[in-house]
Amino acid sequence: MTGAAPARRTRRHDPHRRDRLIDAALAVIAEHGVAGTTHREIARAADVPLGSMTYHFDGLDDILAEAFTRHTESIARVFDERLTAARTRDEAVEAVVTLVADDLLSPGHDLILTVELYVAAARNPRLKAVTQAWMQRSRDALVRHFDPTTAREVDALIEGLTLHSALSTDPMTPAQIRHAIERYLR
Amino acid sequence: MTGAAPARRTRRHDPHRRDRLIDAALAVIAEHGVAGTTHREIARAADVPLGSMTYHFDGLDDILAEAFTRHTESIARVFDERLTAARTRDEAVEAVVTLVADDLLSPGHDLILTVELYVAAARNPRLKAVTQAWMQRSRDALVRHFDPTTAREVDALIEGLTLHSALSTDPMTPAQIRHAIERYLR
DNA sequence: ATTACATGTGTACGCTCGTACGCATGAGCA
DNA sequence: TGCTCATGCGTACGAGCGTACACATGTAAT
Repeated sequence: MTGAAPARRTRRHDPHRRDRLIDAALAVIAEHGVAGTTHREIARAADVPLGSMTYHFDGLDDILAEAFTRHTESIARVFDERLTAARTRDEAVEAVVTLVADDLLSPGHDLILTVELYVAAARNPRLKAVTQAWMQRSRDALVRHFDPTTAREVDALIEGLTLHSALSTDPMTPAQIRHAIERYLR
Repeated sequence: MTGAAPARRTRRHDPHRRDRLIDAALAVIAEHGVAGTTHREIARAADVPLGSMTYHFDGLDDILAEAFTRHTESIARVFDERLTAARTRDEAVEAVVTLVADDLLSPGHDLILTVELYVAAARNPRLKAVTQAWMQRSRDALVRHFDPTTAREVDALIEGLTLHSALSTDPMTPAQIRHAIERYLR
């Protein structure tokens, strides 16, 4: 006896299960942190039996790597597109401001995921690679409009502004973000 | 039988044990992360029996809070002193540069502890209070020499610079740090 | 010297975890 | 139709965890 019969679903044939599991993993990380992310928690979030985790992934590290890869790539893509579209330096500055103030700090965007990635990457080589690929990509995008030194510095500034806002009870307003970036770039 | 007799120390009467445990906790956090920090790991690091943890602390949260409080206060103290000693704005800029380039980024300084604190604080109210007290204190120190907007912005910049350096395989040099800060403040 | 109590120590309990693995099942192909 | 195997499912196992708690011991007050 395993307890009350668990609502016998007959959910065979679930083609995008792997994808759904990766999304569920991101949701769990955002809610409970990497430390609170377990096979069981992800399975519960995706409404899938525990045994399914072993089948689709090689282990927890595997899931984390796939989840964070998806997360960073979706950010990097937007970053790339906006900066590629910019034609002048002023447009590039505007693109950066918009990205940070409107996208990274928008309520729907789970800023905490980024910090979680950083910490996890400190001790997980695979996640470190994910982090670095991402940093490289955003710096490459910046270098198209700014000299390498400026690109690196503004990259760090963006990091600090978002992190600061993510953790403060009194987050910076979009106007303050704009002021800080423009002060640096104009 | 518990296994090989564990080197019968007679270590009774250990007056600063609590202090040593807090230091050991910081060492364990730096090495294994908050997620890998357990009573047993700290006890091992301090060479103390497991039972001692229960006696000296109310739980793991209690230890973490005390450890991070010690960590942030030791940084804040230096920050305060240096900025209080500065008499002119130029001296204040110099103090900030030195703090970041020489202290925060020095090899002995465990930068990763800061990031660990941030992540842990996101889900632990007590640690959130520790983080905010620290941020407030460093901003107060900056406000003695810079206007509030500048103080807040440079605070974020420092955050980004140190974080960036902590995670990159190609960390910024002290000269690059100096360049970034001076560009912003002069 | 006796006592009281703060401190130190060892161990046990119940829990959750990652992972392995045997069995079930149904989709796609011959 | 019948076969086959990728996929799905349930459960079990051993390990490590936080915590509680009974007992030991040394200090300091009387």
